[in-house]
Amino acid sequence: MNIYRTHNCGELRASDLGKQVRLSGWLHRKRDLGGMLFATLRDNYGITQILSEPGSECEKILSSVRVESVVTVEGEVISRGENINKNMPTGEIEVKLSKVIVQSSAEVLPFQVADDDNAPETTRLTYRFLDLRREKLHANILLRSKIISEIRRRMTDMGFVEFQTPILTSSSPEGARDYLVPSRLYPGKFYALPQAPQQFKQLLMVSGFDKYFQIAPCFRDEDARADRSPGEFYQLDIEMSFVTQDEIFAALEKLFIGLFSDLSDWKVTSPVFPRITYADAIAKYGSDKPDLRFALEIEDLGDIFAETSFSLFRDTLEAGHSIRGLCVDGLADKSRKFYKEIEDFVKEQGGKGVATVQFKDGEVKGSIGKHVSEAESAALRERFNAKDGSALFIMAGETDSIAKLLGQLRLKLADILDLREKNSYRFCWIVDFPMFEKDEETGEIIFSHNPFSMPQGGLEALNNMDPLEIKAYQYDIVCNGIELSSGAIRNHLPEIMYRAFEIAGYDRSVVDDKFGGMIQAFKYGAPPHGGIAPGVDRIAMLLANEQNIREVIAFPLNQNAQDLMMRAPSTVTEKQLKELHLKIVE
RNA sequence: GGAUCGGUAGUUCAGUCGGUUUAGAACGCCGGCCUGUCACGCCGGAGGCCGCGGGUUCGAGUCCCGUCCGAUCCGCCA
Repeated sequence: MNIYRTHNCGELRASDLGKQVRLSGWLHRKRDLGGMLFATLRDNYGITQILSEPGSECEKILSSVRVESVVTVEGEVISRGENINKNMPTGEIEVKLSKVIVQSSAEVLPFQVADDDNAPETTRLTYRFLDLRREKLHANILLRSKIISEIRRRMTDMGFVEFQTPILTSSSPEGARDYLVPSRLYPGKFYALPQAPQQFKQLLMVSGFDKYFQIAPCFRDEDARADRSPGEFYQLDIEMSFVTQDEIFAALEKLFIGLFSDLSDWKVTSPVFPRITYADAIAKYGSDKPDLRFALEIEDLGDIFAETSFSLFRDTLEAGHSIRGLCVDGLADKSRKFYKEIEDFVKEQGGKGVATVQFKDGEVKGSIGKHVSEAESAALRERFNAKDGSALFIMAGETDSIAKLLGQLRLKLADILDLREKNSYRFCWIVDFPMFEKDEETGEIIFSHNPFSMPQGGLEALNNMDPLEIKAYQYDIVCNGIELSSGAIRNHLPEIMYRAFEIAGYDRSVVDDKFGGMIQAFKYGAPPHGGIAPGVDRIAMLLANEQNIREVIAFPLNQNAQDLMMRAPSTVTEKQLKELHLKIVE
């Protein structure tokens, strides 16, 4: 018999009545009634009530030790009689103690484990081992484990092969800031931690492995966001040979529908996921990661106001900019405060303001109501299918910037008015990303996403089209407004690659130098291939219904990329620095 | 690097227009009472450089400036 336990804390039932059992776990709560002392004992599997008799040695020990101490107890499983607790799986029984051994006593806690006491995140991160004992976070981490094992099973079942790729690799241009590792053997040289195993997975395709996947650690030294962990994160990295974009979509839809249906009872988008072009997404949703749990589409209103007498709008259109708006129904009873809040939000986001038009009691009101002619009003009503009580939020200005602002306003309105469909995962693909874009600061042409994507139209497009007009076989998968991943059909042809890099300002020698391994490989017979790399942490966020990525990572860094528990980053010894040929300046 | 919000007991918060006593409450902690609790209950107690520094004022937790820390957003994230 195991010296610590015969059963875990989640498995005893009425069928075990009369058994002598031994349990080990953390003292979850204590309820000392003076004569009797009830306590609950918790482990990974559940919670069981234990009970000591008045005046017993067990009672003395239990009353003297704090909650969260680890104890081993022995006793008899007895019925709770009239006092069954229906909220507990083990609620029919309790264990009447004959022996208690304290394995490890707990000091006064910095925050409560049994209660969710909204402890500050700094404290929670410093005592992460305590936080991880708490119900929600513990469940999140177990869910994450399930997600990863389900992914492995489903990928393997679909014929994918799992690989490992190097963690110490070389720095490459483009992309995020690298984490660097100084080389001891080569003074002044550095390894870089991979931002993604991009080149390795493509090389595995060139090596003939056909279907690759990896739960891959990725390292990027960039600033954090609520859905972006600083430092390191995990991708479900996927690559396939001899595939079209549609075949990749089909594989991913199968994976996601299976995974999300299995691990959640929320509604999941049925195949085929909607495909929205990048241009449409920006125009209709003001974002390349639209939240499709609510409609509220942006409409272009340039044609309606083409002849307007309102000078602000006329000037905007004459300058070649745009007028666009959103329409929300049922706002007849909203106060001035509501519109003020909207106005303030838009200004906070960097907008100049937002014009409103309200249809109310057959009249046209709102901040620009009096500038709207009858014909314009009728056209607006028709465009938005507006009803009495509808309100329009209209912005005029530089096209890209108002598109983005309206996109943010769209989300804000969904927050305020609670427009999102509940208990639903709405997936979509965003396709036809531009191959290149203009660097706003320098005006130079740069890769807009991934330099390894195949341009639509191939070499001919690169040679003959305006680079900014060229689209790539480049796509994102989005769920509930969260970008899960980018992917692409890759460029496997050296000539097209050299030309694409040339347009982005890199000459042949730079490509040979920085991407030598891969470009070399492409000269020895490379299969057409493509892939994608959904973020595992973000999948876990969605399935755990958490707003912050740190809630699905066992040991996350804080926003400032520190580990408060392990105290990383930290200083190292002079000896270590010397071996690595490093000197600290300042 | 920038913006916004926040920082009062171990924790969560309250603290009005700058002045009402010794800066409060709940949870936790310590002590006492309590034989069927389920977040047990009841009584009592300890616990505070009001983030830090400066300023305004007769008087600052409260107003102003600076600074530090945190969260969120922008930049950044091929």
